[in-house]
Amino acid sequence: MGYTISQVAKKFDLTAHTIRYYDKEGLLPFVDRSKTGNREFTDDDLDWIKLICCLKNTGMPIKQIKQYIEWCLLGDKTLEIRRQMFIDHRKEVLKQMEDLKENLKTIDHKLKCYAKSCNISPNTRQVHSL
Amino acid sequence: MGYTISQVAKKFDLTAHTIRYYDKEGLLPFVDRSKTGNREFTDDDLDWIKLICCLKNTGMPIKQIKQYIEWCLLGDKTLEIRRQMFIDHRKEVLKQMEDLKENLKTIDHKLKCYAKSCNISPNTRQVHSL
DNA sequence: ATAAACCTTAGAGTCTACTCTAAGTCAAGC
DNA sequence: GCTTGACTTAGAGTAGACTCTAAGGTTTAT
Repeated sequence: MGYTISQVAKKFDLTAHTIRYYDKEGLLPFVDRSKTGNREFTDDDLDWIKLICCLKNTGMPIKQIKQYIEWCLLGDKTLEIRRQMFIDHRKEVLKQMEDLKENLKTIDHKLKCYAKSCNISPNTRQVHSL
Repeated sequence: MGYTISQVAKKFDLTAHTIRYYDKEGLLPFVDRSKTGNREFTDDDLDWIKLICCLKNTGMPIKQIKQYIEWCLLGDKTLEIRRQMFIDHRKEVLKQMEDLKENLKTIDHKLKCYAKSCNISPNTRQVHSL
């Protein structure tokens, strides 16, 4: 059977427009069509889209994801370079997590300040700088 | 004394262009000028810019950061709403961290697959799907 | 058989966040 | 006094990722 574009869209919280855009950009060369020309997604296709969303949501540009898909199409001779891509990308994800942690500290510090400012009686409130 | 725009740019890994853009967008209403019209940044200004970068780097749009700066300019009567903004934004940062963790799992799984594919002898390599 | 609800395409438009250009001012060093 | 290298502005241009429109095809329900 398979899934229609809007079923897939719903599943991944995308729009059908976005999926067609990804297809146009070369991210979905594996998706087959029905006799009438409609895209028909298989469960395997969903796995591919899940991976594409993972890469996209961790900041990889569409062009680089496309590059990866192209490497996949070239078969085993690109295994090593694909693996290296994931090693590199993993590093970037770890960096993002570190950065988020640092920024969370700043936000928590700010929240402490606001907790103070908001709890003391109005007439003794400090004037916030800026 | 204070800092020039390019000194600040270097400090925050931005360009002078970007800082002027932020100023134009209303993010830096507090920055003073020298007699000749050049921006002169104080240490307090750097703290503000650090916070702005924190918000920006955790995905807050420029417009919302501008809104926050405007609330700051309005003084104590906006303390509660500003605090609420940080509470809401903190939640979003935690969500981002959760999402990153999930995506890291997917990447690590993929890396395991590639470790296998890349280590077995060439003539027995599985053909990767797609 | 006709309307509703899907799907298709090419291509134009939008939004965000820069990024750059052109033309000009000012201060310091040779 | 003139060049170099800061800085200034307004405004145009760009990149990335959608987002939408127009025109049309197919399937299903009444």
